Amino acid sequence: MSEGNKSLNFIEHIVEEDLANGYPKKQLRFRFPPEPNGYLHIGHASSICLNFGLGLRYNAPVNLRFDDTNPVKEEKEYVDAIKSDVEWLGYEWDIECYASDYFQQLYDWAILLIKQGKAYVDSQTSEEMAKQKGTPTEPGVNSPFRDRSVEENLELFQGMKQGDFPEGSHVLRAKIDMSASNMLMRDPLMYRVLHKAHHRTDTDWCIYPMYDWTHGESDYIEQVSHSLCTLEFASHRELYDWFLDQVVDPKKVRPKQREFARRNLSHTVVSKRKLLQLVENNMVNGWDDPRMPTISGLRRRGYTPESIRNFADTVGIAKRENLVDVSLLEFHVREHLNKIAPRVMGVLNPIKVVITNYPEGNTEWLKAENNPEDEAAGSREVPFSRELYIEQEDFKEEANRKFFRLKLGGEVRLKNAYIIKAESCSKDAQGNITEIQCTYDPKSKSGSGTEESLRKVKGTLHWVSVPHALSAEVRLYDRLFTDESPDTHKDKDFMDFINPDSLRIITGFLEPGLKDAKIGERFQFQRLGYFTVDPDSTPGKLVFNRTVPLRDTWAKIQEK
RNA sequence: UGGCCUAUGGUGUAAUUGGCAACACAGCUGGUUUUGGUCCAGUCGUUCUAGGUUCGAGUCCUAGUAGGCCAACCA
Repeated sequence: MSEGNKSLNFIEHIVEEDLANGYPKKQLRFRFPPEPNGYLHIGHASSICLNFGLGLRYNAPVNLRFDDTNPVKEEKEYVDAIKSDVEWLGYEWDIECYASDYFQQLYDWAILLIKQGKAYVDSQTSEEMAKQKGTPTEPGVNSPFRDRSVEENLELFQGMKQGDFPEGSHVLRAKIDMSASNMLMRDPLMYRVLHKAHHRTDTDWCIYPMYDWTHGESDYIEQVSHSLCTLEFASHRELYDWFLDQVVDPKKVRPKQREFARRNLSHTVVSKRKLLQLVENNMVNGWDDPRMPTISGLRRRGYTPESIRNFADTVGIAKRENLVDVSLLEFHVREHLNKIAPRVMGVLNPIKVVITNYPEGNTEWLKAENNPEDEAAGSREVPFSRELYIEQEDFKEEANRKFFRLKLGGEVRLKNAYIIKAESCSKDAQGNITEIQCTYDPKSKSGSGTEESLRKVKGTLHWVSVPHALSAEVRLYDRLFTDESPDTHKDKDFMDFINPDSLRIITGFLEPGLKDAKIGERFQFQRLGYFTVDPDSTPGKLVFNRTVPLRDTWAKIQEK
């Protein structure tokens, strides 16, 4: 992880300031608090990197806490997925915690508040309470149940807990101030009745605590020093502090909530609710579809944990609205894969080349470097024969000097092999080119050291021997949305911007050595991009996902 | 109509806390290259507006403008 003398973000400045003011470094503790109601996405990765990065920087523990107070939406499946995502990103949490572990303590504290006259049972409908709540510009009015006796409150609250009342009949509210300018302080709900089984406490509880009552107290129970959350919780801070005030022991650590802006990524949505919508409407094939900005989707797409961490690190953290361009994410995955991915040859859009002066039936095994960025990666052998596939885009009958590829009468180097010259081509009835006839220079073999082999020819093409080619399914992914910020249009739904061509499935022809490729292995298909073996692969049929194409300056030249 | 938050190149973040506005990405030029990749060199371009304090303001003050958040028995 990159630390050292890098400049600090504003959260680190806050910690540094606390330390400078005498805050004991030993008391530093952070937490990552996901709700297990969906899969983690790239935005969570930023939060994970922030919290665990702080833990690493200050050698402080970081808890993984599941904020599981709503059994209606939460499931164990999500808990397991979240744990494996955090681990995959390369982080180790100190304690695995659950807000549900604190239900009894929270309940006991609630009794205390009732006894102190700071909480009461309200027996109105949610509509009635909403009406009394007022608006941001008008104060609310007190509930008619606000002044129930402590005894009555205690009895009702116990009844709620035991399941004596139906859902919606009663709630427990904190007695604060119905005219507060902060709407959250207008007697916020602490508990609601819910006759639902919880993934951990089963049917033990018929009441469940609300977020505001739970979160700060959980931080306090765990003795978290700095509780970091996103900007929309800024106005919750006042309530966070009020709830803490009711229970805090001055001898213990008092957690401090601070807020940062969530990261938005261009050409996608970063919201569990919207991602769930994509899954449920079958716009993608599940949470780990490689087009999804989820951690599991990026993993399946071929991203490395390092690349995601580096991305989070360079993007940084601040308090203003933002829209990070995906090209930055793509830069980081290319940067890492360039160093570690073995190079191979694969043709995705084939056209046949026949080398007319090459002996029929002959096969030569040619040496090919595995990674020019890493000498230790060694080399392998690839078969060469009379009939080859090259990319259709790499041949034109006629072209100008800017086209460094194969054209009639022109020469080109076949990577790791020979220099060939295009002599003629055949076409079908529609005029489509079906085959290119070439001749090769037998003395130009790569690495042979001959004068001919050292000749400079402008273009180098990748290729695959037709009789040896391994065919595989190749999934080409593009951005999921055509708009850079699909969910910020007032008049349009984000679903209107779905890219209809976000997935193209083709058959590719690969060098035969790839037949033993394992799921999750990553390769650079030379001149094309980075690809990884998808879990859908079977022993007889490989499936490759394109992680990201190589930078393509030729495409830019062509645009002009 | 109220409260809170934010404003620095196209994008994202810095600025020793009042002292020459920098880093990365993207863009553009060139060089190297058996990947039009990588790598190398260069280049473009920034403090929302108006006042004020100060020898000096991105930073402090005032006013304005723009954007975001806040009225779920969600988190």
